[in-house]
Amino acid sequence: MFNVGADVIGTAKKGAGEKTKAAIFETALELFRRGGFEVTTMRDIARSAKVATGAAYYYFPSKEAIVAAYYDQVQVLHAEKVRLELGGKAGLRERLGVAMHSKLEILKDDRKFLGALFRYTGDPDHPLSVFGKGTQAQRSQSVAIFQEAIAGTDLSEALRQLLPWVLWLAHLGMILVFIYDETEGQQRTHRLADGILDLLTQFIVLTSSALVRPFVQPWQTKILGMLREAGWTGET
Amino acid sequence: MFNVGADVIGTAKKGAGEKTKAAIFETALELFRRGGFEVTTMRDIARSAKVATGAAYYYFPSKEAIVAAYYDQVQVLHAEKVRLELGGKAGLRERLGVAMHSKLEILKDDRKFLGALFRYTGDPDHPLSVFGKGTQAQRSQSVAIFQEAIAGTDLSEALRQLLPWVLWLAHLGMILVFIYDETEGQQRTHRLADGILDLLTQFIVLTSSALVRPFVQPWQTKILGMLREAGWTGET
DNA sequence: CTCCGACATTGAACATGTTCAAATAATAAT
DNA sequence: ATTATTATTTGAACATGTTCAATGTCGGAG
Repeated sequence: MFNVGADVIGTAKKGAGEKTKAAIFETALELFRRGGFEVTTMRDIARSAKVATGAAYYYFPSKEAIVAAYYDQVQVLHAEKVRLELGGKAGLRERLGVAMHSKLEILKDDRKFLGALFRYTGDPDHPLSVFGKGTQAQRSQSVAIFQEAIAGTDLSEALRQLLPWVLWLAHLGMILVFIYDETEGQQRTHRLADGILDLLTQFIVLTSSALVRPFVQPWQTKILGMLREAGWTGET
Repeated sequence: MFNVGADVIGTAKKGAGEKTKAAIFETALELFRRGGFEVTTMRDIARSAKVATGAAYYYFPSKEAIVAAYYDQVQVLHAEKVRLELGGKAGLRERLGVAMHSKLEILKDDRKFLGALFRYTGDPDHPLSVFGKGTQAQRSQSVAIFQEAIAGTDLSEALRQLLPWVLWLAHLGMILVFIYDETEGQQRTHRLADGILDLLTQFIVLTSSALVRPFVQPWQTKILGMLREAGWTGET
């Protein structure tokens, strides 16, 4: 009568779904990489994965959702990579560099379909909007990575709270630039990232120096206040 | 036999097209305002404008193109409004405020479909991509408005060249925030704009002060250099 | 062993953006 | 007046993202 607790392990038709989902996912990514996002059709994906069209929608609510799933995976990879490469590095600037560049390295072969992530940026209510409620979880995850990057460095409480968010935003912009960057290996984007990180860390260091602090502190306060008022500190 | 030069003035079927185009355009905006961009169908638009579906595509290459046309119109309004309101104001901060706030005022009733402008942001090759080649003309126009806003103020050559571009970028971000802002009259966005402009002008003023200049100048140089390298100064 | 129920899969149907060949004028050329 | 040309308009056809009712399939409850 009742399902007697016992969280099911092997549900009906076993985890057949897992394999199908993976097949669809992998196939889609391959096609996206080859032909780009727009050119690749859901029917193409289904056919290539040897399933019916509807199957794709049983596992992914939309075409863009496949890219979103890919990006979830990217976040995991990024977290691992950062944790790995952060060993030893203690300086703020260096740690931020690791966080940024490693992300771009992970994305390097996928510029052709990465743009799909931004498709609903102007649509606050869409579940896949980069800034929307529907993506809050992923956002928190991503922010957490930057949190880890600045962990252990000497920062004011305010900065420790807001910097990860700022970095996340900056890194979003970086990804956009990355998509547009046609230079060999997207060096231009990498250089831009370095430049921005240089400025940012210099600013932060300044606000800690007793000498200039009185002059710069009000700025920091103002910037942080603005971000807070904008409700951008996240989870609310 | 040959079309003997004579650039045609009143072409076939007279300017009937003008009226039709306008009808489609107005109707579309009305529907967009009422129901939003996604919800409104090209068939809805055509039906409401009393033309066949295909007619809409004779005048606009795509649904988004209608919004793009709307935005062209916004630019014109913005240019006028700025020119008008700028009279008398001489201070940089005040002038920038005019440029920003007047833009938001023009857009205030259209947040529901404004997001369509950003739909192809992640798609460098799309003709309507905000950062793409296809929109360079509009971009230049918009940048020119900010150029006018800073005209007459005392700025270094480098700043005079790059500030308009920076302001354009900032104002894009502002529009995004604007779309997401559900506060009464989008006051939050207006406040954010003020905050950012405060910081920006303070920074600029600093770089002109003989006292602090030696400290801040390198920063400015670096920032400008970065923007330049990114190829963001435009027209190239 | 049989049947139930949850998961999985299918493919046709639908909605909507877009294209296009054909039809319809209005003007210009003869 | 007749024809040619060009602009305009039409509506059906197409492509593709998405939905859905129907069907299949497996594991376990009885």
